[in-house]
Parts: sequence; C-alpha cells; structure tokens
Amino acid sequence: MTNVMMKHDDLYKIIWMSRPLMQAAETLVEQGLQGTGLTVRARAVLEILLRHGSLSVPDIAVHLEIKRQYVQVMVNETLAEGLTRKQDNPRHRASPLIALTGKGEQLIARVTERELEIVAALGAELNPDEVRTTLQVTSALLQKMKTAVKEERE
Amino acid sequence: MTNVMMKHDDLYKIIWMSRPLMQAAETLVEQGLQGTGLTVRARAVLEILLRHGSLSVPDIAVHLEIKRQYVQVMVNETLAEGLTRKQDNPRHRASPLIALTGKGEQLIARVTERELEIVAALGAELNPDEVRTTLQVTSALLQKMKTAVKEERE
DNA sequence: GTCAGATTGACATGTATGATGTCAAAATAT
DNA sequence: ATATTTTGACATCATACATGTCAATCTGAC
Repeated sequence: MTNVMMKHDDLYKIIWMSRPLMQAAETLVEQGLQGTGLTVRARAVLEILLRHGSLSVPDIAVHLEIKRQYVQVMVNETLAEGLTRKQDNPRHRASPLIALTGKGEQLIARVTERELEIVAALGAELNPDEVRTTLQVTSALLQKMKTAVKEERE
Repeated sequence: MTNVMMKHDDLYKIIWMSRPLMQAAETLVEQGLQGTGLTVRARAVLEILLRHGSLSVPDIAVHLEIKRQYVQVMVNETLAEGLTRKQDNPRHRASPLIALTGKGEQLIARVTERELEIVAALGAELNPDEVRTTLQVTSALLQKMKTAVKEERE
C-alpha cells in the first residue's frame, strides 16, 4: 500500500473519530458541571463571555455558530440565575450587551479551571510536539472541510 | 510560558474543536448523500454491515454505540427499501442477521468511495507523517477520555 | 428628517436524533 | 422445567437546535 493511500485512510479515520471524541468530551464536561447547577448550554454562554467580554445575543450566536433565537433562550436562563446581566449597548439600544456578573464570572472561571486540570491529567503521557502537530492538522482539516461545504452549496 | 502549559492549551483546543469538526464532517456526508435517497442514519447502518458483514440489530447497536431500539428503526428503514434483508441467525432464531442486498452493497460502496475521494482532495496538502501522528494522538486521547468518563461514574 | 429595509427580542412551532419504558415471544441458562 | 435474558415492536419523552412570525427599534440612503 502506498503512503498516500495510508494517509487517506488515516484521514478518514480521524474524521469519523470526531463524533465519539466529541461525545466523550461532552460527557466529561457534563460530569465536571455536576454540583455547579450549570447546564452545558449555560456553560457555553458563560465561556464565550469570559473569553470575549460583553456581547449582544446575536454576537454570541455568531461565536457559537447557532441561531440567535436559541441563544436567546440560553441567555435568558443565565439572566434568570443571576450569572449574567444586561448592560446598555451603545451600538443598539434595543439589544443590550450581556455581561458576566461576579457570580457568573467566578463560576465559569472555576469550571474552566477544573476542566483544564482534567485535560492536564488526560495529556500527561502525550508528547507536546505531537499534540501541537495534531492541533495544526485538525485546524487545517476543519478549515478545508468548511470551505468544501461552502463550495458544494454554490 | 512553559512547554507543558502550551500542551494543555493545545489539547483543550483540540477537544473543543471536535464538535465543529464533526458538524462539518456530517454536513459533507449529507451533501455526498444527495441523489442517493439515503439518509445519514441509513448510511451508518449500511457502512457497519459493509465493514463487519451481517449482524443482528443489537450487534449493530454495539458498534454504533446507541440503543438497540433506535437501531431497530434505522434497520427497518433499510429493510423497507430493499437495501438489506433478514438472514437466519444460527445463534438466535428470533433475532435475524441483517445482511446487505446487492442493491445495498453497491450503494454503500459507491457512497464510501465517493467520500474517500472527497477526503483525498481535502488531504492533498497535508503531510502523511503528520496525519499519522494526528490519528495516533486523537486515538489515544479518545481512549483516555472514555476511561476518565468511566472512572468518574464509579 | 423621513422612509425603506435590516436588526432584534420574544414567542410559537417544527424537526432530528436519539433515550427510556414496556410488553410479549422466544431463546438460553441452570 | 423453569427462571432469566434477549429480542422485536411500539409508545412516550428529552435534548438541541432550526424555522417562522411579529412588533419594536434601529440604520442608511436620499
């Protein structure tokens, strides 16, 4: 078998591994959320706000790549629990910025810290250079797949 | 920043990339299925049968890691369309083996061949050694995550 | 400034992919 | 032989979104 054929086979396996990988990851996240009262979707909102600062609902939807209508539901949950609050939006008076409250910020900071610890444990035996290579390859692959999807749609 | 911290950060990114990766992959698969009349779930059943030969419904469920009740629905679809047929199961008379028909085998062979072509195009610029490394790292990561999930449950 | 078109929150409804529960028939284990 | 398990079949539920619509508000071109 040629090297090139093996590469395609490897790529095929990598692609089909993305689903079990994601499922395992999300199950781990769920377990990490036990006791925090957070849902996975609330966690997603808080993390975006932690990383990017205050954003409007449509902005969050762009980051999460899901529809604003669904983000609205998620955000309303976090507002109800006092994890976020509305701020005036200078760019659009009817669309407030959603900001983390102190409570929300502490919570999401604790959660992501804990997740990083778990990741550290998972990666204990992995070679840093190989991990770096993996990140580069999967990033490139994702880019190419997104482009391919767009092209087919035209 | 130390090498080790960078590794954890890379790993974290890889893990969170699994969802967009999977979504892009599944969108591509859907596009490849256009015109075949196949649904994504019917395709999954046919592919398992192509790779592992005739299997009972519960066997397929083990491979797909979903509940047998749902697999039953998927299999019934493929039976109705003449893509699979029931065979006597020597190990369990009430649970027939599901086998590909000629029609089903041709169809799934064509579909997977086409998918491999798309993968080949995607991977054109990727280094085979790096792809190999990526497969090894993601496989190891998946293993570790599954183990971690099990351990937390105990 | 005004008016057409876009953006937004809110709400209702639809859909895909499963999980879960239950039952009766059949098979298997003891 | 009988207790236990497996299986197909069917019904119900849950989650994670997408889609459609409306009224309010905003923006941009004139």
